[in-house]
Amino acid sequence: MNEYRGFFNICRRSLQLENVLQTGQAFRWVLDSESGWYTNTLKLYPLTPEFQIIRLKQNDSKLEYHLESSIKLESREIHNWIKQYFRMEVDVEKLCEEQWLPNDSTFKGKNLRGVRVLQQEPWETLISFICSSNNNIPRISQMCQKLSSHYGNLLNKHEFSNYYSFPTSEELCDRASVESLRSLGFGYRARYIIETAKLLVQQKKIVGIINDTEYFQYISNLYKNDYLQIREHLMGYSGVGPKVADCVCLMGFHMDDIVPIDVHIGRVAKRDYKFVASKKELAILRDTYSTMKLTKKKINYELELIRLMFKELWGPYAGWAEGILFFREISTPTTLAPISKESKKKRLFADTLYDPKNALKEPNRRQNKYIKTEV
DNA sequence: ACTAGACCTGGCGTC
DNA sequence: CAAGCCAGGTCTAGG
Repeated sequence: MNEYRGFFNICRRSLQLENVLQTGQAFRWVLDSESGWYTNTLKLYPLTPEFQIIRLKQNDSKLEYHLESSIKLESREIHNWIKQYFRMEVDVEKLCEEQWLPNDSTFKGKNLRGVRVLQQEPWETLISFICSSNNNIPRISQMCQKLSSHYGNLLNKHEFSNYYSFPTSEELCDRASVESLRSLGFGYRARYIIETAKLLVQQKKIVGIINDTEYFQYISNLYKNDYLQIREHLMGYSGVGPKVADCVCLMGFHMDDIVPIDVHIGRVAKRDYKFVASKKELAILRDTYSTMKLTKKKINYELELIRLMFKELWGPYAGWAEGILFFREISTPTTLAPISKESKKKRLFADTLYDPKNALKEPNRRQNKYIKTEV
């Protein structure tokens, strides 16, 4: 095992780990509340095709990292990889000030809470968000952990926990089945996952690519990074509709201007932005998508117009703006996968620490919102 | 083309 | 105490 350590000078205004790692972007980060370290296994592509064990911890001025690697790597390359994972080149505060605030007063005086959009591996992102449908974050996290621990490869054993890679499409095809996934509690998503893995294996074979990450890179190049065509391709997988496809585009293909539209942001559009779909715009959209088989079949034109409105309003980093609004909209204490009662308690405390409003929130707020929307 | 329901599961507030 | 609702959706069958 090779070990690497390093750090970034970064403050919590720019990056707040709990608000990035635990809020429904990535699902396999595990916090050890005793030490404050987050641990995960990640594929440091293109440095290596193998998964490595990564740990992160931050204080008010620094982000520390620790990498446990099966192979020798360059410290500088690891450093840059992490920098890229967090998209540290993006200045969110400046974006807010210069791009969002002038057009959208809801960002006035807003605490950005160190929310960022991660750049993630497309295959794992795809499967993770297939799991997300009609589901909650704790269970999605649990499912992603199960995929790793049951179908991934053991990377290393530690005192209390083992670390596994996230399974490749081949590994899922070989080791998993609809029945085994169902018995692990995946519900109806079991079929989606198996069908998606099978299709991907097939597709890779056709173009002679073995690595999942490389295949999606190939797709991105093939379509010259064209969003509509890549989304169309993604919606060819079972269990992938517009929302999941957009999440993969935003986080897996780092298309920063893509705003995934879910129930929350749809509600925000109507309630706070007085969104109404016009017949004319709907007609134009139908015409635009008339030649795209899957898009035509799976898209909801009203939600698509909402997506376009936000893209127009927020510009090239619209997806980031959405991430911040989304965080605020749901900001209920979130939990990560598994862990002990005690660590859960501490995490809840940590969440409320940075948003005092949470403590004041009345239980039926969500219902009231729905009612408001109807008026 | 478009709209209801169904769909696995586990946790939670309400009756 | 148990039936019911909800959770970052998608799929399918019908009018």
